[in-house]
Amino acid sequence: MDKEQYLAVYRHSLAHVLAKAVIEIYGKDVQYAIGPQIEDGAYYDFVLPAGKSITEADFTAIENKMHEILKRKEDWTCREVSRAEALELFKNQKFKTELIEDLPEDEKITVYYTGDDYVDLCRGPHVSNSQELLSAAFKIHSTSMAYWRGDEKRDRLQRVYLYAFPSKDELKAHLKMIEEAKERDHRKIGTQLELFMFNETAPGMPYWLPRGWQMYQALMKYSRQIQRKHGYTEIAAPLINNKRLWLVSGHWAHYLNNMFIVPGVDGYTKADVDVDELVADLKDPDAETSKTKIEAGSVVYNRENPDTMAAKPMNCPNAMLTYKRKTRSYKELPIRYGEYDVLHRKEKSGQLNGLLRVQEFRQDDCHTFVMESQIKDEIADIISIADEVYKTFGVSYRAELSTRPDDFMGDIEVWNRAEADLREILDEKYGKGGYEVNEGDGAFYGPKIDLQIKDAIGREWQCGTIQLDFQLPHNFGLTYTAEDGSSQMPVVIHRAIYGSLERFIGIIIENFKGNFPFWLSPMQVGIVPIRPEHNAYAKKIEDLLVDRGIRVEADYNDINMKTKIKTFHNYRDPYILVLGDKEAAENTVSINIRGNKKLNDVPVEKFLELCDRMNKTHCLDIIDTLE
RNA sequence: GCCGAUGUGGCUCAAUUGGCAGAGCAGCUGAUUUGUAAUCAGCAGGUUAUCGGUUCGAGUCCGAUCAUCGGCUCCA
Repeated sequence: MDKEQYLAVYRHSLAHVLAKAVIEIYGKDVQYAIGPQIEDGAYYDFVLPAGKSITEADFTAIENKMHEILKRKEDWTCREVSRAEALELFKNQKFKTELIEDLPEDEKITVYYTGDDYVDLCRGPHVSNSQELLSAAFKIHSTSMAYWRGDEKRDRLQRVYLYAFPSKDELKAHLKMIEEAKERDHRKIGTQLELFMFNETAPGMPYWLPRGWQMYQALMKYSRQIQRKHGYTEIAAPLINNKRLWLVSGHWAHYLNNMFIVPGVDGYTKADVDVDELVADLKDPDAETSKTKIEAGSVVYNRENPDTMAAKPMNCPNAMLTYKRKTRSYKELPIRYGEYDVLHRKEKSGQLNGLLRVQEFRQDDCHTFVMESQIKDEIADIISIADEVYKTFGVSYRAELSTRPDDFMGDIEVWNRAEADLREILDEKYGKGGYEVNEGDGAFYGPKIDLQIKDAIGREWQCGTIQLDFQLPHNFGLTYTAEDGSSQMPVVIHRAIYGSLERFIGIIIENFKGNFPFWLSPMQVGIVPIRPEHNAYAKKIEDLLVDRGIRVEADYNDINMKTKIKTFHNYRDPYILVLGDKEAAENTVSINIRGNKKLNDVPVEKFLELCDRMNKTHCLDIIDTLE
């Protein structure tokens, strides 16, 4: 048995012990669902007796019970049973019963006994005696709610998570790793480096502070540079549109719950009125009613009013209008519109997570209008952009193709050809099998390729996405005149490389642990004059840097130079220049390079060249060579 | 939305069983004039997220709301 199998077996076995412990504590009425092993341990899903739930305060009791169970050194026995026997055995367990009923006719059914009072439906394998688990180290660390079979319409279960490792040392190492991960949490670093903040009047909508906004703009600048080279032009469009647009695009029907609505004015109340009367007038069955008095003359809003507007959750509809403004020729295609407008998507509460899940964000979004015959080349070009961009951040990525779902829209022949094109490109690029295929997982409007990037500590994030769209051109009646004079419908390609700027920045903050490459650093150079009499020389250097577009800050206060160095150091500025008599006399700078290296007496010109070069090459490090 | 938890100066955290809300850093003032990661002294800063309740008395107990965190689900 290799290490991985060994881990799987004993983690899975510990999940059984967890279930047994929970049943012993909370009684036989506990419904136990499933308990698989996971990356760092295991979990088990339960429905506890009415009114009971497991909280943090109960963790120790459950752990102790598990230890107690292990010390009984019970035998684990596997038994093959008939379907009827299995159903009898689990007749009071609704989830187990459902699992048994769903098993194929010819499937062998096995159950595992731990001692003679706990039995679980299970394929195994397991340990043969609890004794084998005695040296295992485990710790219950959290609970969560989970839906039975991941379906939000079905039973709600309480999931109990366990870290589990073969030895105390490995568990300890894992806990330490988790502590360290907290150190690179983008929310913590974001506060320390003063990159962004939130306010509870705008949940999930980041405020970009001066330092963070510098970095944000550096990312946009880089993105614009690349897109310019690949033939994109940039547009900007309204952030809110009348709901007529969203009716045409389909968002009003399919995306309304995620949209921020600006309801139209439906009139003014003529007399004092109670809210519930008013609601009855507006025929809105979902509205909450109360006896709040509305005074005569108050404005009445109603989202059914034709003047209703909605903040855009996506850029596409406006891009469609931009295309449609005049007749188009096949000679113009592909047309590539990039846009970085602010998007709003309303999320259900409990879904927000720092910068990684927000309600207001920008995408490096592009919509490309192509003829069907151009799809392949265009996608290949987009992938080459992704390659270039991700390489710049030192992250690797993985592609996933999602194909036609059952409820697809449009011509099946077009789908087939498009999917064949995508597979061909992916085969060429990553080799056959070098990417994942999620059959039937595409959007109803077209197949898509998602790009998952992998960060410094191995976590994967979906950032880039390339989606074909046969639906929106249809909804908006887009056409172009083909070579033969006929009117044809273009295909739209939606694509983003960063995905959302906000999420991407969250990821790179954690990836770089706040120590950004030079070109990306919020502030790139900090200047420390040793004494006030050096301020003039420092100012001269600062101006030179500003002229070159280097992001520079200087501290001219009459305070200890050590304090100034410390401040810039804490901001992780890549270069801190210390300037005194010597530098001023020789027209040089002394550089503290982040990471405690020092370069003294560098001629100013050389230093400026270094900064320019680092910016231009988007070098991952903060220094290359300085001859 | 759901399960569990959290919310105390700008930041990081204290505050015994309910009994005068404190400290460090940051900030301000003054002294010090310094060549590479914390000079010294003083001052100021809080309706303990919000609203309501229990109590002689609430940061602490109860309820509601909001926000945040760990997850589930969904997503970029």
